[in-house]
Amino acid sequence: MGNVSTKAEDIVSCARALIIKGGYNSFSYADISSVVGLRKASIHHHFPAKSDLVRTVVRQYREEGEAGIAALERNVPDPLDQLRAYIGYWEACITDASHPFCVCALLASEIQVLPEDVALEVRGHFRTLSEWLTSVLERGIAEGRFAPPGTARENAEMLMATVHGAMLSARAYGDATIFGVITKPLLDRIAA
Amino acid sequence: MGNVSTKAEDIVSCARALIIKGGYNSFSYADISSVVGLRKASIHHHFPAKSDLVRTVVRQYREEGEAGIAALERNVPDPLDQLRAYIGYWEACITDASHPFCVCALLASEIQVLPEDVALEVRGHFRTLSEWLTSVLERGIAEGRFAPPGTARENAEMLMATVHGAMLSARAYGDATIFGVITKPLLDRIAA
DNA sequence: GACTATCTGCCTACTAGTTGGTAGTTTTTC
DNA sequence: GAAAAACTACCAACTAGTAGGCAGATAGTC
Repeated sequence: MGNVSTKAEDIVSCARALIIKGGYNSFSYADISSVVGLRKASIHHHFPAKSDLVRTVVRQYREEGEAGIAALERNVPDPLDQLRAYIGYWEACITDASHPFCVCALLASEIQVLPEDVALEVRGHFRTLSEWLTSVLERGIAEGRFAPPGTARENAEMLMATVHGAMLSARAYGDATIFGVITKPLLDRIAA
Repeated sequence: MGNVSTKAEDIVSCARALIIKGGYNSFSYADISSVVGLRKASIHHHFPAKSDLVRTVVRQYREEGEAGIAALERNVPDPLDQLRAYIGYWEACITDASHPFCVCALLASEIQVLPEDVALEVRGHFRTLSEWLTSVLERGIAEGRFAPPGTARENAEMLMATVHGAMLSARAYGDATIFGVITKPLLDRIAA
């Protein structure tokens, strides 16, 4: 009870780590079984099909992300600081290698071979994130903090894409610092 | 002879299409077998291990890319036009869905679970592309055509990352037009 | 020209191991 | 004692990969 994690939670967090490592088709129930110390069949008891498990991973990931955004909205008044916090969050994750890729960004690259329910959740994440970034930019523009070329939405899409591309470059080069190199100038461009 | 493709070529181009669709672990020799009309064992005759096949796909992809760059260097004198051609190439590929993702960008997302020789080729592609973009930016700056904030290298890495991120967004949304929305303002930022 | 040898490309048939998933049973927990 | 959670023991399908054979083309040599 309380802070001791249940086996179902262990399965989900293990699956999340494995997805981040290599995507949907790179792991099996056997891999999870050997990590969490349960038989394959017991994992099927909690998540009958692989798509159930991955959908749960993505849904939980989205909930955590939306909770993080809500916390930012509560605690960080300045829109520029909100964007700094968003980028800084990922920079920290990549630097300490704790969580070095966005679950949904990885799954999006495989979206054509994903079960449909998983693909829908992944698409939903892109929409949610882009809508939040758009709203931050809109507010920043209204407050005179931002003066980017183009619309809020265009800048939000570009910001999100660049962050995803920077994750990819960090992974391809095997060099976390490239993430900061790429994302550092992003906000200068937007700020008034 | 000449333009009639060999079975080995068929295998490679089929594998390339399957990799673009969903990455290294999303396809099998059986999938290729059913497309090219050869038995699995015959595919193993041409490419003993899966890593041999994928390494060949990536190597060929890199050669084509470098040939394309060489052609640009020969035929397109203006560096801004060269960048326009690079981005326009991908916009066309994504719009007509012929080749809607960079082979190496997709494999890079899976790099942690890739055979090492394949991973090395993928990393090599990122280096080659970023070096070319850097050289284009350097020349544009020297010629007074570009006046970006930051160094040529920083801008090259950001350009590459944003193009990759734009591919990912197009795929996630299932909407090719987003690629253009994201990449259109990129060059305005760089141009003098 | 015939005879051999090698090579290429493909085949059938197989292997050992893995995949996601199921049936039925026992243990644990409230 | 019921329900939840775990287990053993399967399964069929699929995975990458191997062994060995065979037809046809090519090349060397007598």
